[in-house]
Amino acid sequence: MSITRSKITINDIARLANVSKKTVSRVINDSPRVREQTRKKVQAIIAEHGYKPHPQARALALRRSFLIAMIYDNPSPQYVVNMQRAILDELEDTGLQLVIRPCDRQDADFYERMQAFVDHTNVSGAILPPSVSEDQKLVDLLTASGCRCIRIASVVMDEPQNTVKTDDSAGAAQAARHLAELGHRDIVHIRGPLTFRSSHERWRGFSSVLGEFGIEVQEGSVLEAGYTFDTGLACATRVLARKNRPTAIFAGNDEMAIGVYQAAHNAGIRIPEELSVVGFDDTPIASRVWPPLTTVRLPIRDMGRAAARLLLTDALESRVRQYVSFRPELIVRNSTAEPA
Amino acid sequence: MSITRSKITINDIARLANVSKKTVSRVINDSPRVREQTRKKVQAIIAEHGYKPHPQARALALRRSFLIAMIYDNPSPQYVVNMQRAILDELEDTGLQLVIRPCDRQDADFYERMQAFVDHTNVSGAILPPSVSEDQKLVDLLTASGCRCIRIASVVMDEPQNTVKTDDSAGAAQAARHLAELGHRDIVHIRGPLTFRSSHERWRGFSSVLGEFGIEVQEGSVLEAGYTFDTGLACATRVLARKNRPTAIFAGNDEMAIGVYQAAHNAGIRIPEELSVVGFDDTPIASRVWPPLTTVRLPIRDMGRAAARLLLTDALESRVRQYVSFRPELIVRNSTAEPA
DNA sequence: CTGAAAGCGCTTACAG
DNA sequence: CTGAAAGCGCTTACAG
Repeated sequence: MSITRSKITINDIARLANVSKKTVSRVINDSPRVREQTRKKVQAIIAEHGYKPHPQARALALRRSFLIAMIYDNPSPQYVVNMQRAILDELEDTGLQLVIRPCDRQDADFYERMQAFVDHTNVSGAILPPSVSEDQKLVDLLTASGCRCIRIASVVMDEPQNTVKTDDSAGAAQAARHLAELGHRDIVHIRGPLTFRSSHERWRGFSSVLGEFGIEVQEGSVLEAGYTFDTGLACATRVLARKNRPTAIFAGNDEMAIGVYQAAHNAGIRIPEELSVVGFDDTPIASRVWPPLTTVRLPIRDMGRAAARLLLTDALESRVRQYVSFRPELIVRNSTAEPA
Repeated sequence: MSITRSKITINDIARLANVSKKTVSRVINDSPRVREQTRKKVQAIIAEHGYKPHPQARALALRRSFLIAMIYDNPSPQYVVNMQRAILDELEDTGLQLVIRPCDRQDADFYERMQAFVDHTNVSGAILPPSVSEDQKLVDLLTASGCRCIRIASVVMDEPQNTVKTDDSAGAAQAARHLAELGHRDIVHIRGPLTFRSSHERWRGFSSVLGEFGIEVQEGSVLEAGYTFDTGLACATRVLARKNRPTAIFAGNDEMAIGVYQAAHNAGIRIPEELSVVGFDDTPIASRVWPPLTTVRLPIRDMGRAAARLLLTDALESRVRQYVSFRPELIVRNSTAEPA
């Protein structure tokens, strides 16, 4: 049982239609310079034989791969899947395909791997969520290989046509205001890794509002974790074991917030009666745990779609003068209450 | 600022090395028919100029795209991400890239879209988890386009070299035995959609063990849901409102089990004291909710790696005579206990 | 509006 | 061990 895949080519169509292959090419590419009658005839033959242009041959001749990449090191699966879906939604019917490339910036040969990736794929564009979006050397490397980069980030590091901005600081500020207005004064923040800009932005917005309320941040009230469940759990376990434990914890993302839940359960501390918890991201788990988690919503799907849309608009022709920006929104659920 | 990407080609290397392009090609492809001295010289020039063969040109000449696809309609994000990572781990350093294609079998133009996908990508292989793996028409369509399909499924529908099998029935049987041995007699099963074979397999394994214990399944004790949180929540809400509510619920997957948790919380029913819950999959959320969920573990990553490995071994040369099969394992946590 | 020639960057027979 | 020719399936100038 051998694979006889005698794929039909542009030459076959040309012969059958009694035209040159160039004319077939014009029909395929919707060139206006074809007589209507000729076009009809060619289209009929194409349809009859189910002819499809060979993608790699087109790519070679056009010097475009029709491939775009999503390169990411975001540790949250939900974030990743949502963004993938959003990008693919926007790419639908464009003929562009999505190649994914998870990575780890800690790898010794990180840049070599990324270089090998562009070399092997020839992707013409890439969408980079945090924290890879903040890696200037990576973006330079990709750009030098002819890959247009769209960065999704909480800080501006590029021109408007290559940037989707999120105002993480403002989101964290809302979380702080919410807790402060409930009456909390003893608040701990479990932040993400220092290698993520969002970790700084969130802390910045949070602490500035606490300042407005005259709340001074205690020594040891800001802990660095890894944006993961396990690190959130570990930090919260330590914090909740203190004799003067806080009345509220603001976690840098939902994954860590769920780790806080676990630690609270382990210590027999009730949420929100004895401990208020706020997360960040509004991933699905936020509304699935009990009590449902108060969190800051980042519109991941909208951000992904916006990024893909930027990629679809030619960088040179682009009229984009203003930054596409997304402002997070506080979603109040049942994990926060007045302190006991 | 124009993009001057004067990429160096095989011709440049040939000229610089004073050899024919064919010789360069031989060096690139590790052909033994090159004098050691020549090879060294060519390799030096290649390294010096950072030359990388153009992927689409190679693909065209070799009639291979070096692209493989993961096509899926699995609604669980965690399953999807785990499988993607597993496949990519196995593909590392092979030069193959992963193109992802989520889909929905309910779409009116499902097959047209899938056909367009292969036509546009020319993927040489695809990995299909459930339920797309059970779609014979899809597999036929892909195969006809020269795409080798590896199916991950709970029922055998293809030859060993194209199949990764999971024994869902045995997994569900363990769950049933666990509940029965704890003393439960009034058990409800919330199953997945009828369009998923796993839904049937899990029910089959579960009910057969209940039979062994002489437990007869009540009318209305098997509910069909959609493998999602929301449908699990809806079903459980109805079940828990009955005047003779069950003492245990076996959900067809973790997502639905978490929906059961939510329904129990809403109704003020304590887990496991008043209700035992068992899931299926052991996705991360299973160990993150409270109480940690008793569930059946499917080794998703191992399955993904096995599927990728099958794809890497040539179908014709393959010595695979036996089915690669994974047996699930019951993970007992804290969501199950003796009935009150 | 249409076509013959040359080219995209690589590889596969075929020679030698 | 090495190379000149032809080919993979498409498109871009250039003519007419």
